[in-house]
Amino acid sequence: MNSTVDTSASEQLHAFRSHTCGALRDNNVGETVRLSGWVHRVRDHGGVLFIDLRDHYGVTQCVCDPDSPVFSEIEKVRSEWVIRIDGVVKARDEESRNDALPTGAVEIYIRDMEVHGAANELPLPVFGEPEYPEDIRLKYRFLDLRRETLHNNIMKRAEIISSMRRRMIEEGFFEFQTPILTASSPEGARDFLVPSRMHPGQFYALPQAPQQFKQLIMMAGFDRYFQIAPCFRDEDARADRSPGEFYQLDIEMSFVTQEDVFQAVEPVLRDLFVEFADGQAVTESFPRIPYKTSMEKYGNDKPDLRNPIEMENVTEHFAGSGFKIFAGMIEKDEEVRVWAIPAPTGGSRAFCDRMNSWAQDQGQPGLGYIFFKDGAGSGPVAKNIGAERTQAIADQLNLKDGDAVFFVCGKPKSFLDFAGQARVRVGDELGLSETEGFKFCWIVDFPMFEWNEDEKRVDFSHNPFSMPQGGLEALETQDPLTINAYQYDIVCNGVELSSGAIRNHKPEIMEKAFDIAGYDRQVLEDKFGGMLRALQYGAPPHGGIAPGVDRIVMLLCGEPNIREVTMFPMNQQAQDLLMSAPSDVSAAQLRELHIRLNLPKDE
RNA sequence: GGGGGUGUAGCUCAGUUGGUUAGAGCGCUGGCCUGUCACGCCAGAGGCCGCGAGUUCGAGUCUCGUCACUCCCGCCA
Repeated sequence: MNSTVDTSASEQLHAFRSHTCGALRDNNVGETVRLSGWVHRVRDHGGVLFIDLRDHYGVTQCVCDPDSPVFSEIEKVRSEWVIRIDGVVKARDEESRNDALPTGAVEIYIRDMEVHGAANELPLPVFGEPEYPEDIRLKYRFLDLRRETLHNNIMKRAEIISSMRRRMIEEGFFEFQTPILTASSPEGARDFLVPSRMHPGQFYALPQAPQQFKQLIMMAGFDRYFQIAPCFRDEDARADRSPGEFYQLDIEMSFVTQEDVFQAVEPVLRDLFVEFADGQAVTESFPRIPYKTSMEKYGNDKPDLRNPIEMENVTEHFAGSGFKIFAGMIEKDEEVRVWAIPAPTGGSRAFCDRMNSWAQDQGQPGLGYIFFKDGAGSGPVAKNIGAERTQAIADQLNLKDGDAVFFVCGKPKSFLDFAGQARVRVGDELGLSETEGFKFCWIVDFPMFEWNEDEKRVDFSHNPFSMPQGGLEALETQDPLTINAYQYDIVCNGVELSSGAIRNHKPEIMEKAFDIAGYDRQVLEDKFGGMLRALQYGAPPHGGIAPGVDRIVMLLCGEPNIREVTMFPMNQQAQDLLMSAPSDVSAAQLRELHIRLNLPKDE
């Protein structure tokens, strides 16, 4: 395989490469070089043959003609073989330059070659990256990862994480590791369990997040903690949620108010996005939107602010009006509201009817509307409520000829979801929503408790460790359902990026809060004994947040699916098709753990 | 656990009201080709039409069941 030609220069070269496949330029012309890489593409013209050789750094065109001592060997080379070539760098003439390639000014005349690793026929082509079924991509992930788009996504992910880490350290944060094997926690998601060999019948759990550890780190007298933390939850997947595991930029600080957390985190995220947004606009100063306001204006607690539409309460214009359906509902129940979804530029019957039939497809009775033309409101709703009320609605929402407005009526809780979807649809259909850029906001003042309708009791609405606004006094004197927590989210383009809180650091507040949620002292001690103990020996006021790394990378890569920004993801059934996980284990392994399988019987 | 979508060559897809021998492009194999960079030209291989039952003279096509993948709901403090 090795030829003896041209050895004087070749012998001084590194065993595998003198340059990477992305390195050579005009100024290397005349040099004898050695490259190793994957055969990206072969173009065989019989007499002359081109090989695009690829590595992590780029692609270089290599040429072989019949004068080359290794011509007959090069002819046998196929896609994705790993080979080494030696040759002389030559300038390409004007017509044959390839400006699309950084190395496109030169090419290498192959004088010697060696096969490092041949490849079987590919189950998944790399070149051209045609669409391929996901199970094949996952089974041959090492090939999939060679493809340019995915390779670039993973590199961008690495750069984003590296930038995050640098920014956190520059802000005076310290990176601490927390355990992977820990205790099962009673709240929240299902735990992944790991049997203990030394303690038969007992189990570790993988952390759903380092939540309790990061608080304990603050109680232990450290400050300004962060970690790119792996988190494990045994819950079903979504497109934007991998099954099993994901990463958070986990942050916690001592002696801070909510405002201090915002001041620390906002510039990190904003500047990170500016760095990787390729010139797209990023919110300079994140607006703060109370949870309640967000629900009323946008129908959810993670609004996409690229959509300019804000809903409004227009109940008064329908109460006692001639539009009997709404008027009757309002009269019967004081909780009933009518919300308006303004649709600037949507003022045509065709559009309004389209929205109405979409609503019916969604299982709604319909979607009432008024559209404005010739200085007046049109449509059945306008007819029924009369010109005066129609004008009042137009005035409130600042609507003019050519615009429309849609109405939903009922108890807000029951139509929130639908109203939010309608808002999104109106914005998209009318082209009112921006499609570029990153619009951030803080959602603040989440309720501390919520009513659990199934079990007819008060429950924690978010995080049992959060500090209620008003402290112990609020817990003792207020209706629990009116108490807000120092609990906040960061939302970007409709994606919930992170969730955080000022924590409760007083044991008596913790006891009272759990009491309200119906847990007695014994439960508290059993489940959160370590935390409760730590609170009793001098706990500092503290708080933090945990932005989701995978979702940040998805946004910055413009990918709708988390598997496109994860090196070795599992499929939606939580299987790793490359490594074959989960898998059976041997009887000996089970015996050692004192575990006997009791599998479900089917068929 | 539930709902929607998809399933035809290795891949992407076409396949008429049910009707003869199921097609195309890409990929693969072989041949030709001295300037390509999505190279080109010729030929070839490659099909349990996801699987199973049913209706029918006849099923890729219709019905039922089932499996796989995917998206969503539940779930994710």
